[in-house]
Amino acid sequence: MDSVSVPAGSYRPGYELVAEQILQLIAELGLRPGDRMPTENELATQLGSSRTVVREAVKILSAIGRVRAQKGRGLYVSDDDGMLGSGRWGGFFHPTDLDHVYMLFEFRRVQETAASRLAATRATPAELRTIETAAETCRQGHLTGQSALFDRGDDDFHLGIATASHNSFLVASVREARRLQYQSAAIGLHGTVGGHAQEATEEHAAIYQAIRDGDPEAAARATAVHLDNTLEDYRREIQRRVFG
Amino acid sequence: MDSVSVPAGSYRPGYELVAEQILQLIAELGLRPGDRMPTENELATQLGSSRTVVREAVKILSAIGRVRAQKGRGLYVSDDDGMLGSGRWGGFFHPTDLDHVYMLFEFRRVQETAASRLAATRATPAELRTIETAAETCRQGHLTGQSALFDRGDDDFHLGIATASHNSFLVASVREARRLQYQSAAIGLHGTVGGHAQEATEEHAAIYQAIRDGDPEAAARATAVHLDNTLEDYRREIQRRVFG
DNA sequence: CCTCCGGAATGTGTCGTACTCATTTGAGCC
DNA sequence: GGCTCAAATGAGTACGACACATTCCGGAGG
Repeated sequence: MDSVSVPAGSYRPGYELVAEQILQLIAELGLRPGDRMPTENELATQLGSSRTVVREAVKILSAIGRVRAQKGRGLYVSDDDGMLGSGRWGGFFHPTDLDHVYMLFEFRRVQETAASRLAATRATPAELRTIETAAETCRQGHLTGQSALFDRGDDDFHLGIATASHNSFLVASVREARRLQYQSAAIGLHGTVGGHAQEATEEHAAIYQAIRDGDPEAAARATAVHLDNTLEDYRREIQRRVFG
Repeated sequence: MDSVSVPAGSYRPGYELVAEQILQLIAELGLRPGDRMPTENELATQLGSSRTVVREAVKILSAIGRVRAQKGRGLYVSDDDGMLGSGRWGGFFHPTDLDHVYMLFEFRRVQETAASRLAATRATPAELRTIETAAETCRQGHLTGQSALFDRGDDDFHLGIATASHNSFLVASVREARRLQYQSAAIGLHGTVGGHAQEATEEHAAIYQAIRDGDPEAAARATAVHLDNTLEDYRREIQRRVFG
């Protein structure tokens, strides 16, 4: 009995249980990212709890990027991405806040120029092929006007480079940054909105060639240019929405 | 292409603002992991909000591992011990695996050189003071042989620079990288183990001066040198443990 | 003096209610 | 058809009350 210890933490708050039950419910209902979920009141009655507890559970789920709440509309299932789990910055990023967008792209610039630099000296032939086909997918998406295809290729391209850097931490941060950018996509801001898709495919090609040629600095420069142009595209789009 | 009218999301719920304010408050009060924080009611009155909103903000902060709530006791700044497995990269990082340590330092090098570069052009006088006093704390810890004091100063120094970069994403990734390094500390590997403490204080001074002088490249170079030396220190210590 | 016990004090967890404010819907009008 | 505006829906905020866990403290008993 001296001192203590264990028994202290043997308690589990209800909002945690409810959070798990909500995830379970999403799975049972077969809800997919973007789908609408039951309202707070419905969840409260169905799970035999109060709305207060449900709300706190939802806050947890939204903080880790599984649920999205919109005032006046409802609750929505968000990207699952159970991989490295869960948005550490999810709650604070607002895609229409220009300061936040600048900040995010500044962050991406740091992560991805570093990743490209490393990839140029470390990429294996298989990884080079992955990057190349991703760029090709992107190009096809642009040519055929399928923005979904473009987005998928873009995703594979940037994550492929990160993977080729052979640094898991960089992969995780690149992935996280992209996940945050998807929040923008959720409100209608796509990377392909402007006329940037054409330039983007060219820039992708330039980045790929620099990496394939094993030129770290050229790869970093090309990546920086690409991200700067993408940011400029975003900036125009947001301003158009706010003032246009 | 129409629909999606404008600023569909140009609204910011209060609990997010409060969550940020709480983080800011923690920083201002100089609270360290494990320290007790103000109660929910105190936070509510101090931040001019209601307990409801404060509670939801706390749920977010606890979900991302910054705050821990214990029933009947109070709120605590998280020491992350309950999250070793749930942290984003916690699962696969092994502090004694040299490859992983290299990888982590490579990551830190990317994050912190970028942070120093930005801090050199953005740091406010107050932030410069924070960095300077942290470096001084570090030096005192070295001179008096108090390694705990050194570690605390080191922590404040690097996080202070990240904060001065004015990019929350960089702050988060620097913090995350340090958290992982603490896992090394947990098994007995401290940054101060070798004779590196002496050099470290000098390197800190060099970094600080470069930032204060507003020289981004010098700041980045000094930071890179510092991290490389720290890594070397780690490398020696690990080898000593494995083979010694 | 020390230990043990029990109640008071503190503080998070849960519940209910009543609002506000953003968004959507739909009925009625032009 | 397209427009306006009011009702309905649903998350966000606030307040008050109580349940439950933990800690603090003083008094009874040895």
